[in-house]
Amino acid sequence: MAKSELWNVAVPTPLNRLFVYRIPAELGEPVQGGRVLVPFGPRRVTGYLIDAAGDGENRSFKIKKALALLDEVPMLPSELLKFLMEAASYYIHPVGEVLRTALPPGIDFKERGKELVGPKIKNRVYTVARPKAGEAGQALDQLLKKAPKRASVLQWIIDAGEISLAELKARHPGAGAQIKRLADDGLISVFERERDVDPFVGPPVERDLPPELNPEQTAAVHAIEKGIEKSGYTGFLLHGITGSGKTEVYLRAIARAASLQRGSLVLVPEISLTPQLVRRYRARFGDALAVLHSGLSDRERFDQWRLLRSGRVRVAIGVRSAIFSPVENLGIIAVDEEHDSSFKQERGFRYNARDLALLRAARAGAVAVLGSATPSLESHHNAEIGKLKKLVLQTRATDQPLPEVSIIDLKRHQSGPGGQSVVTQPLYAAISETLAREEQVILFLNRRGFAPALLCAGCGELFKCDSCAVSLTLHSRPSGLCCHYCGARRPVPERCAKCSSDELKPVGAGTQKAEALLGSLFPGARIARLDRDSASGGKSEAVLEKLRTREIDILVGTQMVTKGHDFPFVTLVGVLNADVGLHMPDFRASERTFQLLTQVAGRAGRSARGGTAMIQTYNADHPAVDLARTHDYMAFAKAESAFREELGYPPFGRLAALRLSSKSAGKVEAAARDLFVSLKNIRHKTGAKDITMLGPVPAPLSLVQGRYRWRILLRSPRQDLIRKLLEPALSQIESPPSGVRITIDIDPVSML
DNA sequence: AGCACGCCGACT
DNA sequence: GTCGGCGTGCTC
Repeated sequence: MAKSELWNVAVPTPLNRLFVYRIPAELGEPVQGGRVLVPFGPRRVTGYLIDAAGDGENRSFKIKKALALLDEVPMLPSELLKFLMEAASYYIHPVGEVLRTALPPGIDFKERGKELVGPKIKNRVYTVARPKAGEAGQALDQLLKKAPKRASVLQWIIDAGEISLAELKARHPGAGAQIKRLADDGLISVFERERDVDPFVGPPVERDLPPELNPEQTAAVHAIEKGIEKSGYTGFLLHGITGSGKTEVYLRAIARAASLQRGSLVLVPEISLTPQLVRRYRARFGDALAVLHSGLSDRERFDQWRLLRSGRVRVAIGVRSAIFSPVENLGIIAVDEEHDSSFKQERGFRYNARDLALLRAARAGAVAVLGSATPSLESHHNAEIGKLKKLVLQTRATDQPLPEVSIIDLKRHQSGPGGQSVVTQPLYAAISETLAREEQVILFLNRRGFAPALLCAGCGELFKCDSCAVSLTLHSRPSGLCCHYCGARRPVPERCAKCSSDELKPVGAGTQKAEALLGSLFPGARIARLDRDSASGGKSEAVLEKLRTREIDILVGTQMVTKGHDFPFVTLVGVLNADVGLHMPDFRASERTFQLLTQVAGRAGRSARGGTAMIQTYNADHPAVDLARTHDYMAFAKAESAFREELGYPPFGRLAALRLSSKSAGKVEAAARDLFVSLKNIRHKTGAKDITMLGPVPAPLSLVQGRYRWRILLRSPRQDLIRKLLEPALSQIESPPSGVRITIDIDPVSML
């Protein structure tokens, strides 16, 4: 019997199952991982061919015919397809949506109204002419006498070896007829060719010579290279303090992989993917590098994707979605700053690219390297139990010492110069001295806007978002009240809606207030601010460049100032309020605070003369603050692990969040009650001791963007148990209680 | 998620 | 009289 005509197709829909279609022979040969246009309910969608479905079974539905096969060469090579299907299962997310997120946007058919619109982006093709080996040369002499014009066209084609028709016609006006004749006579061949991406992105970068490695780097590189050579999975945790030369370790390992004809992926946080970093990779790998960042247009993204898919380029550097790059025969996947939260995708298909890096490396038989100065507690734990091999870089590649960090206790320094409470006297003095030495200052305050809240002094009413139930942040320039959850904006009210008092008081301080205040405290200084509001549209690069070229004396900003490259003249870093993130309703709050404080303090440590950091805090004794002061990561990891265990938050294993959402609070509560009763029953039945229910945290019910949400968090090191617990929820996802939407996230970062 | 079908309020 | 509000149900 002929090959099965029935195929399982993944369709981009929240339904977590495959759909069976008939692929009529006249459509061509279906390939696994290829796209297929199928009728789906009342519309037509692009699906993905998974595998052949068994013939002849009794089915309760009628099988529809596919409309067209869209790929001869599968979009997803088999390793990538298998990895994505496993990722879908790991994150309990519909395969079709996972596959769609893994592919570059703009290549699918879209149905608009009744009309089917082709892909926005296609392979660029052009037509070329090429001389036929023997015939062309022989015919040329005769043609010269007989048909000089045709001969000269042929001469051009022979000289060029291959030339596009467009160019030929430009040189020989009206050459069309001659080309046709030459082709008819069999002297040349005319065919379509895929246009290569111009790989020369930006000015050419001069190749560098690999610098010498220090002994620690050498040991790390050797270990990773051995892992690549033995071909099979090894996971490494590269724990290297800031400035210890982790990037050079990746570069060497990638070069080794390339020498073995194996591909490489480097994932970096959004904010680290700067032109300087790309330049560093280009200096080593030239044009054999694809770059995938969020600033690319769909066209550019597709071009980079295709360079990788075709195998012409085997090394990719990019942000989280680069984990889906179609690189075959992977040798190494490196994740730099692995603790960074930008590796988490929190919309649609929720994933953590760092975790997927481990999964993909394991399945592809590649090496994974997670690098960080402050590894996530998960990775630290994995290193402790031997799942990751630990490589340590304790010495700085350059001889600069780590900055000295001092703590300023806000309990004892309630108000500073001018009576304000943002910059204390000791920090003020340090800034003055630094400016007097003509050096630079970075000030970190992890809170955008002018003031985090606006309060009515008449009745105590707090201005809150209508649809999110959180306090509105006061912004200046442009002024307004702004919800930092849903982004809603409204003008600053003149008076309180409740008591009509016009005495409205901004509470607390954000970066805008700090910036204004610094202007009055240091009138001679050049002050700039860097946060999400000031850095819209890629302006952050320009600001950081100004800092580098010393056109800025004081830079104040949110966590955007904690990253970026070296600023040799920044000798003072001040943390205006270390407690901002400490009391967030998130069990990772302390970990994040430690990471941010360590990072920002490290900003002061790249100068030849060493730098200092000052941390203003009410929580001087908190481990996240105290241990950041001594740069003692290991002590922090130990303290934090113990603390979480004490709280009943087992720090490791999978975290699952069940979200119920509806416009009606009553409906969510009712659905939650049903679900949680059965969850508890299942927990009881499984008798599992290693499952914890963490939530709901902080409140069972929260209002976000006009919808009520209920969240419950489960944690277990065992995937099977989590799955079992979630079973009733899974079955309800496809037929939820009316008006309620149920979703499952695995390991979310935000616990709102 | 989309999209259609279906059943009640304020409109040219 | 209908346009359209969003509740409900379905997708091989």
